[in-house]
Amino acid sequence: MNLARQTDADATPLDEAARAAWLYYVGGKTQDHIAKELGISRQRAQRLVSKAVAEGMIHFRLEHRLASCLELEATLKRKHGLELCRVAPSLGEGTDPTLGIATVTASEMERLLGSPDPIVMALGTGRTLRAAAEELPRMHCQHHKLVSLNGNISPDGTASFYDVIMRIADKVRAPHYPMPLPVVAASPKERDMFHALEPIQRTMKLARQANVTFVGVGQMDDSAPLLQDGFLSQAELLNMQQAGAIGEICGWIFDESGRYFNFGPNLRAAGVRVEPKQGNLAVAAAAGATKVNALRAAISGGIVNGLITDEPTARHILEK
Amino acid sequence: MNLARQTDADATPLDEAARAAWLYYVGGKTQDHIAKELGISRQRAQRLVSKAVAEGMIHFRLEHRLASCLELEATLKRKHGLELCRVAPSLGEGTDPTLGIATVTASEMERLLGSPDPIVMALGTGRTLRAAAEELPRMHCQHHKLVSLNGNISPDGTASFYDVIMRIADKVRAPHYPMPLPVVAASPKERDMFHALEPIQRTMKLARQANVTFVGVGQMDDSAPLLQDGFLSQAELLNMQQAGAIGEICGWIFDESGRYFNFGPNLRAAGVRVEPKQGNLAVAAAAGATKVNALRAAISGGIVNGLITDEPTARHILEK
DNA sequence: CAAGCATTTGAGCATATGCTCATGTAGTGA
DNA sequence: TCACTACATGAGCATATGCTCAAATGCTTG
Repeated sequence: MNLARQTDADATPLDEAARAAWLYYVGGKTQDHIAKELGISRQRAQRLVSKAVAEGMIHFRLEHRLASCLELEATLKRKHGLELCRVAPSLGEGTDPTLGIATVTASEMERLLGSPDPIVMALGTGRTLRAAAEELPRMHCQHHKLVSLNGNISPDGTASFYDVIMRIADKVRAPHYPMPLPVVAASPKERDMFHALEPIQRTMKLARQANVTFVGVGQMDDSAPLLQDGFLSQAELLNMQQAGAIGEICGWIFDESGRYFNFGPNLRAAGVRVEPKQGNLAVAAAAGATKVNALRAAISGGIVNGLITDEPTARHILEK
Repeated sequence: MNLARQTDADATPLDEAARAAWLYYVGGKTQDHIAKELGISRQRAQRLVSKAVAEGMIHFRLEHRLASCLELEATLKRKHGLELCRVAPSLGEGTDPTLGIATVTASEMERLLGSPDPIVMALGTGRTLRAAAEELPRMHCQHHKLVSLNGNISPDGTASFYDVIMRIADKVRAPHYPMPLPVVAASPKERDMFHALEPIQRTMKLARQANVTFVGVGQMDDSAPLLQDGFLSQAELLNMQQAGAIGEICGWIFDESGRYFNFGPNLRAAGVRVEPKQGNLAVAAAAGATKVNALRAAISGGIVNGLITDEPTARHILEK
């Protein structure tokens, strides 16, 4: 009953954590039991299990769609003419909804990447997509292509933490085309200089041909991600708010009808502008009270024809 | 903070279980918390969570390969010339290893079914594969084909519980070709009558062309599955044991060198005989001390060129 | 309508889990 | 070699989980 000898062979501490988590979740054993079996203290067993969870080694997947979520999905699809809609069960009003929609977004990505026909998947940036990347399983998708819609270079030259495409490409082993660009350039002139570069032109062309596009959605209230990440000054934000700015996708700002502005920071937006396209799928993944208006605008303006959100947000979007 | 209103919309009790499990595993909340949020008693919350687990709604997946398992896999591949080898971490000597190898088998099937090129996957029957079917996620595999290697009709005419192909086809939405046959016919003559039927001939032909084959392995000791399921009499079993029978795949009995017998019950075996084939993959999924000899024989005889097992079994197979 | 059966419920309790803190230990630099 | 830092360990305790049992509820059948 004692596996201590075998455990010795485990080189890394992560291995130990993985083994403990395996015994706990797959084997359904108590941590006490595991501790005895591995010849360690109970405390250590518990630390290993929670470490495995914290490191994201263990993934939970719910194989059951809730009736109430299905209903919201159907209503949203019908009322807004969406091609795709997924509603994650609420995690409770007090909890960050990112985790829930990340899980669901990952499962949709997995489904689409499972396609036998080669697809081009375009990806935005942001917290939500980044979290979804963590939830993706390992896959072998050599026949698909991943392409970035925008860069993730901050005004100070550092790369933002919320890089998505590299993480996803790493997980699913697909050829990938990142975009070495700022989200919003310093000036229209700088933007044009970037766009004049041949490799960037090629990547942008590929991104515009994407069959499937996943993007996050930024709100334009005082907590706007564009402000927080330093792409917009306080003054510019105020200006755009007064001009009726509601939301932003890949740095491109739009109003409550989902129409892009043709002035202000949009003249410097460096990434690909997500546009309504026939036959293709453009999915917005976002949740939270602050995002409701931006999501509603993006949907009604046809910037996206797919939506992944959570229950409370879905309800908010539906109630006028 | 109270979602009770929303919960009312949940029609089925399974929905409630799913929601509780979602909050517990994905949301990481305590059952106390969940109970308050859903407006139910803590007991009920705990019952719902364990129900969701029992119903197999929630799946655990470990995204980390243990060094010691990788090592066993490498050694087995090298020493026995295997194309594919996966070793699941042990669940402890006292525990049924089926769950562990089922999880790993499912993930290998998922990987293979994720292929963009159409494949034909042939499937045996048995407890292990049946358990693997439960662990498979939902997929859309219209471009692949699933085909059964043998039937699952008992001598008394009832279908055995361990039907695999229908379950898997249901999960992955692939065209499937079951085999309406007994595992072992009552007589060679009956077997030939079955085989004369045109639709059965077609299915068997397809099964023989399979790119990938997954089978369980039966031992031929006194606990032989063929005996337990009533396909073999006690006397026949004894006969075959004395003739040197070690194991069985799809009802076809072989000796310790992995050579099929050409007498006895094999003259009545109704399913497709798994054979060494160039370029194709035939994977045996089995674990446990009783299966070691059968596995070793099947591998060394080249009946299979792939193996999915657990750590203790892998060690046993390797030690001479 | 009522008795009988089966299933569901929550209270109470035993067990399992996770957190904190005091102590230990290994690695680092003077 | 000796402090010093940083991280690892296990004891003890607070909390969370899961099991048992008796009461309640609903459903079937005479």
